[in-house]
Amino acid sequence: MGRAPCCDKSGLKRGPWTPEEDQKLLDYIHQHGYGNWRTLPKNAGLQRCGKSCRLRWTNYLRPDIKRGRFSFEEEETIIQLHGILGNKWSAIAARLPGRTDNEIKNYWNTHIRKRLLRMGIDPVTHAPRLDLLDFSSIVNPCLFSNSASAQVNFSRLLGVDPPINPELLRLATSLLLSQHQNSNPAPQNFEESQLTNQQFQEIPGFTTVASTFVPFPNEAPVSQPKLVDEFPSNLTDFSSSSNSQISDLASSLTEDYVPFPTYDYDYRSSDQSLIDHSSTNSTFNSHDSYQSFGSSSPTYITSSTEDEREISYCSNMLKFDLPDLLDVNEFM
DNA sequence: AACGAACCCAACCGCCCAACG
DNA sequence: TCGTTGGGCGGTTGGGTTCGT
Repeated sequence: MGRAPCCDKSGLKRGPWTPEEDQKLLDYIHQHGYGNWRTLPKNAGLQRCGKSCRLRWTNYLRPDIKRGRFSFEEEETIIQLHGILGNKWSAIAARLPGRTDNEIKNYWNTHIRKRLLRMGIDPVTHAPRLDLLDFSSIVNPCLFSNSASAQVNFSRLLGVDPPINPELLRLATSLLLSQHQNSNPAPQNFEESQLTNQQFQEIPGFTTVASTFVPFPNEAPVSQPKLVDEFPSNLTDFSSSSNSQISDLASSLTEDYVPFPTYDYDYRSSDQSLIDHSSTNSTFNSHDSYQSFGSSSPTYITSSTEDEREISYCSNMLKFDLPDLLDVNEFM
């Protein structure tokens, strides 16, 4: 059917907004609130179309917009959520308070995407791709300054860095499929299902994945590993998801929990040694870094360089042990 | 200092969909 | 049921800025 332009472009201003226009829009919204964007510019005395006003408000003028560089935690969250949701920028933005979909989209395209490509990771599938790999990032003296980093680069090469444990998703998928195929009543709860905590623990890497789900920054930090039985019921009670798709499961994963790595760098230390928060009960948590955004001179807890962030990404891979049977030398 | 290339990001474009009459 | 509208979304553009030579 097509759709007519949101407004008659003739006589309407386009391009960058002036401070005066911003002030008009702010004043109007403060007095009347937003909504009915089509009539808003006329009532506010703006020579703009409603859509332009809405975008200006949602992407720039909104008071809860967080400006400034993305923190490392935010960046990791974006990467992990992108692995689940794809280019659903608004869904990703919903999990990053103060960030807009446009901002995240831009940041992805200008920073993260390039970095993943440089690291040999397909930014679309999040799978390692040798044809994308910039080998200089592997033979980086900085990376090789610590053997663990070198190892994790190879482990990434070998494809053992799924943003979300594929075994978990595969397991959930098979569970759902089996429920469709099986006419027997579904178990009433997770404990009654065939999947036990023990079975989850037996999935390579899952124990770590489970232990790294932490509440969102504005929630109380969790220092103890999160156990399977602490998962939302819609995650663990597969009986209630008889008609759901695996995408629903993925959505559930991002609904209440955002996976953060168990390991990260102590940015305050000179040697960037790894900290195992699960064992040291460290007080560091993402909440700390988010709090800093409110200050007038934010002190982001973040890696200062692209390389440092790459190293940090690699460090997160330590949660996946390189199988002994995979001989790296074969790939040399 | 000058110039072009590369980068960044606000803003725009056009499609989609739910709500409504 | 269908057409219209408002609003949301992802993709793209273009101008300003930074970087490299």
